[in-house]
Amino acid sequence: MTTDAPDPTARPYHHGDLFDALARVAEELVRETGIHGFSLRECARRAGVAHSAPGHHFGDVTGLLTEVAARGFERLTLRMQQYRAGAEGPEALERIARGYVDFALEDPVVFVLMFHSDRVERGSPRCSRAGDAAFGELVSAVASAKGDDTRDNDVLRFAWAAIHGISMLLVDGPLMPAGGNRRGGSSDLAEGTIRRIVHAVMSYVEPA
Amino acid sequence: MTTDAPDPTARPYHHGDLFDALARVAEELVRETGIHGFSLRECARRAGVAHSAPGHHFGDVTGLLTEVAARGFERLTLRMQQYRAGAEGPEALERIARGYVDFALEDPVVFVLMFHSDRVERGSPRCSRAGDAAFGELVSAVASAKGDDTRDNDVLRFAWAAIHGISMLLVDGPLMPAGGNRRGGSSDLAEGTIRRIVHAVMSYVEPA
DNA sequence: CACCGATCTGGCCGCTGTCAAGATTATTTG
DNA sequence: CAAATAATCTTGACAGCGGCCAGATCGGTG
Repeated sequence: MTTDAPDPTARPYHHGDLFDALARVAEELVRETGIHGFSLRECARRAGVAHSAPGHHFGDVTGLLTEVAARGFERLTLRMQQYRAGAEGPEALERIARGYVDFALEDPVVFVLMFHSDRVERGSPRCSRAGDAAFGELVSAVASAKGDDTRDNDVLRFAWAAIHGISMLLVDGPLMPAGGNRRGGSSDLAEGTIRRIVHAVMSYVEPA
Repeated sequence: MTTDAPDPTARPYHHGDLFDALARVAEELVRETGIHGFSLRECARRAGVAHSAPGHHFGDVTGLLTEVAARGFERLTLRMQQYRAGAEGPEALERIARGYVDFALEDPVVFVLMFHSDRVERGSPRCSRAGDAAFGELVSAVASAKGDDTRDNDVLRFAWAAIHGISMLLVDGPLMPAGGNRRGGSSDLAEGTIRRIVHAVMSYVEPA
């Protein structure tokens, strides 16, 4: 593969931007092999560098996967913003929820990695910052749906829990028995749940 | 460590019930080291057998962890039954939810393993049977809360999603920012959510 | 008693993550 | 411009891991 002619694609001794390259390769690799199947050495192989090169940039495997998770949170934030697209009121919450669920369904491995893998340091500044940003989108949408800015952590937790729960169950839970409908439209299963979430949040601010 | 005197605790060549012993050790080990830190060899070491012995009973590390997950579902089922203790109506659902959340908080690693680890074969008969049994408890409680036996998969999904979501977020999500209250009572954070779930399910059967 | 299948041991292979030392390049300093 | 320093990457080594195999040991059945 490595050309001997002075080819611009031939890697010089210094890669230039190996940090970013490794993060991208890792993201792709973790999608293919799953969290457990992930390997630092395979990652280095695909990036065309020595097996120990990643260590210098990320320390250990947890460091690299933490970067992947952080980028996942950033993509999730962006996705929710795009879905909302300036909407206000109940529709804002509905669209945010849909963005959340769709993200999980389209990138299930990274989604699980972000929230529930023991190979990610969620407390790291890099990761918690990105996570807080994503959470901020949800907070904003709930506030818009409620209509007032008083922050009620209970209703916030409820909304987040329901959205996160349906995402997780759709990603990993084919133990939805007797549910039956397993045809193409995957997010269809979440429709009813999303509507109920929005309804419940609304009924909170207008109790009757 | 191996005694040379004819000690009854000294393992004979045949262990007698190595399958069960390994499953127990694995459960304990996975709690200590996490899913990723788990090791077949360490497992065999603690059981006092050769490193390849587990392979004969479980085939594979996935096989062993699948057994651990299945036992987790059985314990979850039992826990929910005990919490419900024959209650009916909305209180049945409320208690089931509390049992679910408490189980997750008391055994977080096994809980995540059961639902969202790629080292568990959730489709295996052993595991899906145990999972279905646990799900059955939830179905029964929702039916009792609704008051009628018509099975509405939408409301079922909603209830499960919310319960599962709050459990997952409490287990792995210290990214509940500005929530603040992090004192002893852990399940306190779930109280409001559980109440809202029950309320939402109730308001479905009595829309006004 | 002899046999056979189930159970368990020990050794082997390739793979992994991490560490340390050396080679190469970029950058700053004199 | 040259020399010293820092950053980057390679090579080599080590222990631990999972999976596989041949062989030793044991329990039950003829």
